[in-house]
Amino acid sequence: MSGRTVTIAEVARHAGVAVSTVSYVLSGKRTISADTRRRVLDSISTLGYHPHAGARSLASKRSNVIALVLPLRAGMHVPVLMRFATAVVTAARRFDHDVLLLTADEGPEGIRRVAASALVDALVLMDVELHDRRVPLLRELAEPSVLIGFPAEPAGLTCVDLDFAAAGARCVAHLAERGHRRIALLGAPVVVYDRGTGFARRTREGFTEAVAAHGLDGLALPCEETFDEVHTTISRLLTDRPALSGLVVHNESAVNHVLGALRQLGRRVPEDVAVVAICPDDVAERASPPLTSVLIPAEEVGREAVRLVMQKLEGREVPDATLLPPHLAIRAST
Amino acid sequence: MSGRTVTIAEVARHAGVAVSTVSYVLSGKRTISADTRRRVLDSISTLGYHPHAGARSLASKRSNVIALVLPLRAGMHVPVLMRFATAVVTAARRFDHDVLLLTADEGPEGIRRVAASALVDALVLMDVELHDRRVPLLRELAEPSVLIGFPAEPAGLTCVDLDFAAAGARCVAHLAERGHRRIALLGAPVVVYDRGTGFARRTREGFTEAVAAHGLDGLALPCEETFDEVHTTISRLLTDRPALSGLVVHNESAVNHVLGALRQLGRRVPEDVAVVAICPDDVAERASPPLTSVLIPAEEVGREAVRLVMQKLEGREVPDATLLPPHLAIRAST
DNA sequence: GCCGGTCGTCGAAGCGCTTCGACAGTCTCA
DNA sequence: TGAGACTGTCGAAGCGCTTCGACGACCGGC
Repeated sequence: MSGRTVTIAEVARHAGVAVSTVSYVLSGKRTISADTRRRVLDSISTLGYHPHAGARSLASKRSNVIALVLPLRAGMHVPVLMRFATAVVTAARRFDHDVLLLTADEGPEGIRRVAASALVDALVLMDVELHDRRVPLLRELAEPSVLIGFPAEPAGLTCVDLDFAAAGARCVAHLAERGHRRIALLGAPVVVYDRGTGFARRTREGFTEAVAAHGLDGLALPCEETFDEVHTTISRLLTDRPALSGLVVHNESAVNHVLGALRQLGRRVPEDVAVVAICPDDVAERASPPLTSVLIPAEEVGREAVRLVMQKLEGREVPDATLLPPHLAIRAST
Repeated sequence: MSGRTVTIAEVARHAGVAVSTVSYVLSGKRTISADTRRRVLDSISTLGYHPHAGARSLASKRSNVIALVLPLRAGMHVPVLMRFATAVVTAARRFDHDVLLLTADEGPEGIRRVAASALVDALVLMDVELHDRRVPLLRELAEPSVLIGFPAEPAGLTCVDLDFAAAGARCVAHLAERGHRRIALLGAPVVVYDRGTGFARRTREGFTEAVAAHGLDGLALPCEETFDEVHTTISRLLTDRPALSGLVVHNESAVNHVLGALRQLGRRVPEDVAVVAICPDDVAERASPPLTSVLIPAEEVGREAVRLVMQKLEGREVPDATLLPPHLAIRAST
């Protein structure tokens, strides 16, 4: 079972066939008789053979590893990122690939390094900014890549994301259906907008357009993440616009603070103020009261990103943009 | 710059030396004259050479990749996990290694696969349980490994972690110094204790022993993570023991709910109830009021785990257990 | 009964790198 | 001044795998 590492030659000898036959059994690239295949597979499992990844990558020019590039920046909600990451790993395994984790601190050079050294076959990038330093590099790389999120110039790239504009609009429509006329959006911290992170802006645009389309009175504000700042923002908001009755919150870290602040200000949810959040389901469900929300379909996005990158690896054409439609889950807060 | 992949042979030709000379320049395993070294390095950078990872791993029996095994389980605080993960990646890069991300859903078999296929040289495992299914496997593996956390039987393994018992004790000592006599620990959700996760139990033990040592009246309770459950727990606690004046919270997700609940129950922090948390610094700083806390030194733990695993790779002896001492940061909540 | 095709298998040529032994050329010291 | 020890470099032998071309064996069709 254990001990020295088993090679394909030992498997071949044990099964009484040629090395190449074992290889073809494993890859399925040539027809092998059922009998031979069985003998080979038996030998593989009795010897506990695992192909040497390096040798395989050298000979086949495929490492069966994809890179997951995950910058960790201020204001990003880490659990959501993590769910993307695990979804990518799980999906990649389904295609018989492993995942190499790259962070930002090496800079774009790290991406070039793993690509040029054939450590990875393809790349999935998360948390893409509008003017992302990594994007120009991707264009000159031979390895296929997929972005989770949209940069300012997505032409020629493959991008996947939740349709945040539609999500923002969906929240507005829901509040409008419930009869709310004056509403507000509490978004990401200022720094996130300033950085030009796409999803924050797109939600705001969707919100603003939908507000106009429904003839509502709507205001979009950034929102910091400490309780005190949230409290200040909300109490000012309620003072300035006493008739405000609906809130869209697109900031996972602030969601609970928003509810706490409303509680402290004596506003009941949903009787006085209805709240819709754009956040992961577990955050929405754990809140008090549970929040009506559009979830960020992290698993779905991660899976889709991997599916696309695998298609590109096979040389197939894929759409430039994939926008996943938002789903609204109605709970107690509206 | 770009285009077809550059090989060591092309570098050698360009620099007018033998392939092996280039290799020795890169590895430093034989002395090379300053002049030759410079010529070779020049050629490398003008040609944009990056060694082929697969070829290197095949020839040298080292992939320069370590696995980070990161099960994602209920009740774990994801941002903390993520900080471990990025610390591991950063530290690994410093040793010229990359990090392969493994999740739990493949089970222990995934560990065996990446080890047996020589995809990775070594393993770092996070979020270790007392009776972890992965541990027996590690013992039979040829590849060195380091655990972040402690299983029930750590003999023969290398483990690193914050000294949670000391952290629990430190919090108790701090409250005792401030004159509090009746205190309580709000810990992890029940499921985490049931699973036998080491750090939760060790904190509780440290708390309990310190309570006895200081002659205090102390109670340790598990703590769920929804606002309503936290509220229930706390209001019952305050009803049962009206003289309670100090709280240790070891549950990142519940920290803000605890403060919210105290606020709602009309207890001021720190005047009526002092609160010490064991949680990341950013959570403590963002709370209202900012919390006196023992932080989880994720970066330090991750870095130490990598350092240890690299030492083991070099065949050096390392200590079985590394416990990092807790540091208490005093803020407004006590 | 022979020819062209398929099927199943084999042997060998690399893939790009590391490392070992060899070997000129230099230096050191008796 | 020559033996011995270094230094700096080279050539070649693999590392374990994939893949290409080759080649019997067998098939059906005429």
